Amino acid sequence: MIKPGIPQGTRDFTSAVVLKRLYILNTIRRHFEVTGYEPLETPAMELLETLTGKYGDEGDQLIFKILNNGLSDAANIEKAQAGFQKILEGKNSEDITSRALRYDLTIPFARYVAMNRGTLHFPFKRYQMQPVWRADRPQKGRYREFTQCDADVVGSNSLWNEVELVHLYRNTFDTLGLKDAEITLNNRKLLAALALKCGAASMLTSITIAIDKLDKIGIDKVMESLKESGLTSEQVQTIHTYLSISGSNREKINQISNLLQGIHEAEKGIEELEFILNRVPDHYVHLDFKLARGLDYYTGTIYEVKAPQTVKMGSIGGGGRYDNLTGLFGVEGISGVGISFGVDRIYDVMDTLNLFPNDLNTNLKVLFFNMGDEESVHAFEICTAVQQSGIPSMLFPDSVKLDKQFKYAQKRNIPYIVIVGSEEVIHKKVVIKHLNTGNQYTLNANELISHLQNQIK
RNA sequence: GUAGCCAUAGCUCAGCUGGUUAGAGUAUCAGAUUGUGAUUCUGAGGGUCGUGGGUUCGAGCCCCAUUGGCUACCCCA
Repeated sequence: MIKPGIPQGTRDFTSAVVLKRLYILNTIRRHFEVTGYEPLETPAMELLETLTGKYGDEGDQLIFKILNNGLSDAANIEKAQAGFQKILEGKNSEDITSRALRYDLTIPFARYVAMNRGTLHFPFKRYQMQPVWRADRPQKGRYREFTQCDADVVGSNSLWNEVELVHLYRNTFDTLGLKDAEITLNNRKLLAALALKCGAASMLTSITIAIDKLDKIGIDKVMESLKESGLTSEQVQTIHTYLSISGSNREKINQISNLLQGIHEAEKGIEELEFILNRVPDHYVHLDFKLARGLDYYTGTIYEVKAPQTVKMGSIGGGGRYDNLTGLFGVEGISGVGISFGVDRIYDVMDTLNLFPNDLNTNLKVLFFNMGDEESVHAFEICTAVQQSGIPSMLFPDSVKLDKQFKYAQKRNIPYIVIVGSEEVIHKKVVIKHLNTGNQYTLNANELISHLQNQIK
């Protein structure tokens, strides 16, 4: 016998949890579809080479790799040993792993677009809701298997796409009751311009990493670490000014324009942000020039959604524009922009804030008691008719004490039980009992469905 | 990858400075109750105390290792 268990960071979902998850998923799907996105699904695993190098060094470490089959075949042993040696040196080896679980939905989508560019109609708007896997250390709000819901548009440079995605985010979170979820906006071009202004375009990564830590370690330490990385005090001062930008969205735009004026890259970024700001209600988004986001491939607008501050959860969604993702797969010139919803974190946030509707927990509406083999023939027949009318119902499969059947109904939160016993069979009646109120009624068998329909609605 | 806390019945947890046969609540099963639940009463089953070593006359308790869970860092949804 083995001890039953599941891999670290994965979970079983009970029926009550699944129902709540479906509520989230269905809400998101509805908003995706009404906004013109069409569904796509891609395999759980991709070729390893499709994924590596797309998420930064940290990201590469977190990709779940799949061991090749047939490694022990005598014919492959030499290759396998050589391959394993490479693995020990920290490199990948096709001879050991050539496939991996998907890390997000964006790269598989880019791969799909590159593969099928001839058959797609651009702008191509797709949505995708599937699990992804990361070999991260599990902790609060962090799982090794979790579900993302992505909406992306490729083949269009228009900033109207960005505008639409802001509305999509806002509308979806509002529907879910997360009105306090904060949509934050920035543009990678501003970060690039800042690096340029500091005369250190090559420092872009270390600058963004440093300013990303502002909230955690404070301004002084950020300044310190920047000096250590070799920037002059004048350059550090520029970054200080950049980080000190505050006020309304409008005021922030003015300040950044002053700071970075004359730099083409910055003017472009500001123009893009203004395009969006002019077309969405002001309270929909917060500008935050500190927002960097880890994924390497973003080039323009970047989005991040923060959970309401009362819940310590951090980011529940993110996205951005990537100008040349398909270029990695040999297809140049297709720009895309997309956003992602983190279903599992949204679930955790909604659960702690008690935002799920109450009527999600019950699926089954009617339990037909099993009163014996003869009686069950009739009960099953009526039960089938009830099912066909669309009301979830079932016959208790075993002929056991009523006590037990009642307890089963109670455990599963079934609101109605129906008794078809010998008496009822003779008179073509049924007894229905409303467990919530304790009331019970004797009906003609053919009245049952309309009675239930009136009750349930 | 680094650090801290935790691990006892299906579940939630007690278990004293190390000391007989490890407890409770709840859940499960059976009975009081062969056509009417949630209450009550009675009884039963269920634990190699995460795993492996060590210290000790004696370990659930102390030490080491290991696995898993949670939390934080890194990073992220």
